[in-house]
Formats: sequence, structure tokens, C-alpha cells
Amino acid sequence: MPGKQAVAAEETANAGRIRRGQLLHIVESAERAFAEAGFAGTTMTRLAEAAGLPKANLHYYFGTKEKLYRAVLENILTLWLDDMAPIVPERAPAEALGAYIRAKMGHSRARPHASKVFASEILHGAPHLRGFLTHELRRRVTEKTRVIEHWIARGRMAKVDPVHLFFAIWAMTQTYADFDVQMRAVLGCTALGAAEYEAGEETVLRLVLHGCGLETEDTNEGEQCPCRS
Amino acid sequence: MPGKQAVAAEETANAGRIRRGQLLHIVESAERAFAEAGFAGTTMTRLAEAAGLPKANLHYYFGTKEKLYRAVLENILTLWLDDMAPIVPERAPAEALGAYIRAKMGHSRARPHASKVFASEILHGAPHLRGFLTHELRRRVTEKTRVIEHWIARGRMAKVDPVHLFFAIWAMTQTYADFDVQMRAVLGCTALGAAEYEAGEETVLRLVLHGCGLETEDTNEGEQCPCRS
DNA sequence: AGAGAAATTGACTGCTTGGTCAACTTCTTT
DNA sequence: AAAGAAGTTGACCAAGCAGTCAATTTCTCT
Repeated sequence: MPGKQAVAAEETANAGRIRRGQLLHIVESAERAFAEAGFAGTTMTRLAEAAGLPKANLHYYFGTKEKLYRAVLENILTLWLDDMAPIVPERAPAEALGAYIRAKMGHSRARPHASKVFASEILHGAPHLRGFLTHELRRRVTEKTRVIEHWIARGRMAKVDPVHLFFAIWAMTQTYADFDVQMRAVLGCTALGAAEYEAGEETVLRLVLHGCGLETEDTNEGEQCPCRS
Repeated sequence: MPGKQAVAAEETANAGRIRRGQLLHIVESAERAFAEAGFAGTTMTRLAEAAGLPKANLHYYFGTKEKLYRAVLENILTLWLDDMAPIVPERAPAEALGAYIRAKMGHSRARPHASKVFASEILHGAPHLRGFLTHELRRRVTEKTRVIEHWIARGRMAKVDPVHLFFAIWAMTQTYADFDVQMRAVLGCTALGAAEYEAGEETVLRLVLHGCGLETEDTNEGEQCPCRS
């Protein structure tokens, strides 16, 4: 029996081994390709080149370009929601918002292609993400909004519109992935390095924390910031 | 002679009257169409429909889809730079930055399609805007950066990285045009109205002004904010 | 009014696109 | 080892694409 079980387990572990590997490989290379040109601007031939496979092989696994694109999007969405985890009522507002901003900036740096695919999708009307936006995201934002309202009610941070605060944080953090070309042009550098990301993170932290009437960690030269209007 | 001049003037005013009108009409309707689907996602047939003209007529005026797209982009770029006009050393930082933010928010509301076309272009590597970014925009940012450094040196505002401050302002203001679909989904409304734009503007003003150690206008319940770390 | 320039447009074309398919190879299981 | 399942692939196709063109109408100026 144990032998048979082991064999069965080995079977299931083996079954679809190649499949799983190829699915992941194709989705990952497609993320990069879609980020460069968007859904409409990316051809199946280009996606095949990016994966180093013949076009027909991609169709074997995903059927259509649209289904491959959806797979790429879905791979990205989890990241999006998980970043919000630090925002819980028990934590101090400055600490929670700081952790959130750091997580978002980290993702902008580590997964710029994911951010670009997401941005391009929303920019063009989010035809493949309506459900995610109006259900999963909306629910999560409502939930986290209540945490912020709780902090405000307790006088732990300034009175700021929580939803617009999220819009601001999303915009400021994602811009480091989405608009990197513009930043590189303005800064006159060929790539955004650690220095630029650190300066960006510091700026975003400063604007958000001071805007919420909270002190920044790197400038605690004494007492708490009294901006509580 | 004066008669001949008048006639000549009338001639030049008349010559190309239809041309000018059609060029403008096509560029304006194309802006909307390109905003919806990006350069690659917008077909000449779609652009023709948007303008209410046959496809061949668009080719008569612009030659190629790419030239029409460039015309749309160039129409947008002037807006971009002109918004920065309020930022001059003579003005008070809070007033100047406030005016800049209001101008940018105003454009996001009045010309959302322009913002989306610009965003889509940069998102996909800015193949048609390299020159603008590395020359005109870079020069302008460097110039305005000096104004902010001047304010900081005089102790008129907190020490904030001026370039990243611009990145933050661009991101927060343009997101109201570019990501409106996401906002509408999260807010559960069908269109962003005056209320949403006012709440957004207030939030952006708050974050930027408090982040720069400047008081907000709507909350001057006494003295200046002492955040000057 | 008339002649030449400017503008309009339906019909067309060569090419690229997403997607199919049948022949083939490689794995997995017994 | 053998057979069936899973994976691979070059050749192919219909549809849609940007762009052309010649015939026609409308405009402008004298």
C-alpha cells in the first residue's frame, strides 16, 4: 500500500511536469513582451520569439492570444492585493503605511513588467479586468479604507480621504515602473538604480507620512510632527 | 497697395481654410480614439469612423497612421510644458506648487484623452517621444528644479529631492485621467465628477504641501506647519 | 462663368495577423 | 518493449490591416 501510494504520488507529481514548466515559462516571457507593446501591439510571433518556441506551441498551451494575456494578468493580480496586507488596525499608521509603500516600491523595482501590463490594461479601459476591479479590488479597498478611518477617528493620523490616499500611493509607487523611460530621460541615466529607487521611496514616504500628519522614520530628530490639521 | 495687401491677407486666410479645419477635426477625434486603444490597437478604419470621414481622406491629409499619431502627440506636448509656468522663484513655494498642481489636475479633467495618449506612449517605451523627453522636458525640469533648490536653500520649504517631487506630482495628478476606470470601479460610480476631482485635488495638495513643509491653504487655522526636517 | 487647384471617395492591393492542422517526436506507464 | 498520451512543429489559411489610386466633386480665384 505505501508503495502504491508513493507511486501514485510520483505519478501526479510527474503528470503535467512538462506542462507546468512550459506554462510558467511562456507566461513569464509573455509578461515582458506584453509590457513592451501592450496587448494589441504584441504579435503571437513576437510572443513565440520571446519564449524561444514556435508559435503553434503557444497555441497548443493557451489556445488564443487573449487567453495567454489573461493568464499573464491573473498571475499579476495576486501581487497587487497581497501588498495591502500590512494595513491592519493593530499596527501604528506610520509603520503600516510605510510598510505598504515599501512593498509597492519593491514590486515596481522587482516586477516592472507586471506593473506595465497592468497599467496598459487599465489605461485602455480594462476590458479584461472589470470583474477584478469592481469586486476583489473594490472589496479590499473598502476594507482597508475602514482601517484608515479607524486611525483617523482615534486621532492617530490626520483627516485624509482614505480612498484618494490609496490612489495617490498607487500612482506614486507604480510610476517608478510604468514611466521609467521618462524618468531615465529626465535624470539622464540609462537605468534606474538603487540610488534612484531609494530617493523615490524616501520622497513618497515623506509626502504620504507628512500628508497624514505622521513623522517620517528617517527624520525623527525629536518629537512627532504636529501637522494634524 | 493696401487693397492688394488686404486681398492677399484674405487669400492666405482663405487658402487652406478647409484644410486647417479638417486637420484639427481629425487630430481631435484621433486623440480620443488613440486614448482608447493606443497606437497599435487603433486601426485606420476606427480613426476614420471617429472622424466621420472615409479612410482615404485621412490618408490624404496625414499620409500615414504614424504621421497622424505624431500630430496628435505634438498637439499634447505643449500643454505638458506650459503647466510648469507658475513655478518661478519670485512666488511663494506653496502658492507656486499649488497653482501647478491645480493646473495639472485641471488638464487631467479637461483633457483626459491627451493624458492617456501620452501615458500609453511612455508606457511602451516612448518610441515617438525620445527627443522630447531627453531635450525639451529634461531642460524644463532642470530649470524648475533649480527654482525648488533655491527655495530650499532659502529655507522656504523642506529639503525634498526636487526631481522626485516632480515625479510624484505628475503621477498623482495624471492618475486621475489615466486610471479613471480603476477609480470609478473602486468608488462605484459611472463617472468622475466635480466631487471626486475636488477630493483628489485636496489630497494631492495636502500630500505635496505638507511633504514640503508648507501649510495648506484650506487648513490655515493659525500658524505655519513646522515640519521642516 | 470657367479653369485649375484642392478635396473627396469607392475600389483595390500586398502583406501581416491570429489561428488551424496533420504529421511527427518524445515522454509515461504498464 | 510496446502502446497510448502528451508535446512539438512547419506549412497553411481566411480575415483584417495600412496604404494606393484614379475618377469625381467641390472650392477658389480671376
